[in-house]
Amino acid sequence: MPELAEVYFHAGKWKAWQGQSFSLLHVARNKRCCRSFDVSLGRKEFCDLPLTAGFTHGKRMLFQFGVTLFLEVHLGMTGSLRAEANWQELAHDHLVLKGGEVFLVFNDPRQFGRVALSHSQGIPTWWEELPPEPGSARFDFPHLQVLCRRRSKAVIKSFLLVQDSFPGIGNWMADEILWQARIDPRRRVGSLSSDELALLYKKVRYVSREAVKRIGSDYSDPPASWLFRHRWKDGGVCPKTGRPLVRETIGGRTTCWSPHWQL
DNA sequence: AGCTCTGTTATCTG
DNA sequence: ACAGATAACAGAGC
Repeated sequence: MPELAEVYFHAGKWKAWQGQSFSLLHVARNKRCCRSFDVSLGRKEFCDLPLTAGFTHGKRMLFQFGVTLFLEVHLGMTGSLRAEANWQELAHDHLVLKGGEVFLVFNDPRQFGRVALSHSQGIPTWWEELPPEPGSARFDFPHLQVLCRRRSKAVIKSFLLVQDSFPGIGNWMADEILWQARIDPRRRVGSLSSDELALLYKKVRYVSREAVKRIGSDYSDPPASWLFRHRWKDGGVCPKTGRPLVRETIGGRTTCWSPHWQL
C-alpha cells in the first residue's frame, strides 16, 4: 500500500530499533526485488552493526548501519516492513536482519520493490540532493509554478505521479488532491488558471501533511470526508454531490473522480 | 477464467 | 532529441 505516509509508517517499525546491532540473516538473492543487493558485500560487511539512523524521502527509505553502510529500501506496490521477536517466516520474506532478540523483515509478494546495499562516508550525496517533498518547507508555491511550466502539456493526473516532481505522491493521493482541488484529472497542466493553481498547491500541501499525520503514525484511515473512503466502493458516491463517482484509466492508472464537482 | 491493483522502467510512437 | 503512452514485471484477491 505504500505511498508517502505508508512508507513513513513502515520505516518507523525499523527505526524503533535504532541503537540495536544487526547482522544479515537472509536475503533471497534470486528474487527480482533483491537484484541490486550485493550479497557478498552483505555477508562480509553486514555483521553486528548498530542501526544508526533511518530516513524516508517520498517512497524511498534509507537505513544507516554503523557509519558507512547504507541499506536503501523501496516498497514498490506490495512491499512491507516488520519487526518481530521471532522470525515467523511468511511467504515472500526476502530480506531478514537479526539483532539480539529482534528480526527486521522486508516482505514483498509482487517484488516490484527493491533493496540495495552500499558504502558511503556519511549520508550519500544523491540522497541529500533529492528534490523537495511536497509537504516540506522547500516545496513553496514558486517551486510548483516552475514544475508546471516545465510540463504544461502533461495531463494533470500523470503529472502528479512523477516522482522527480512530487516524491511520495501515488495513485490515491493524486486522486485525492485533484478531488479536493475540484480539478478534472484529464486537464492539461498548462490549462489551469492562477486560482486553480493556487488551490492545487494548497491541496498538495494539505493532503501530503495530513496523510503523514494520520497514516504515518498508526496507519489509521484518512478523514471520513476525504474521497479515499469512497473511491474503491462499488457504486461509490461523491460525498460532495451525492452523485456517482467515475472510474477510468488515465495515464495508464485507474483514476477515480467526481464529474460535476471536478471541472 | 479473467481482470484488478496505493509502482517503476524500458521501449514504443509521433 | 523529446515527451507522452504503453508493456512488462509477479502475485493475490475477487
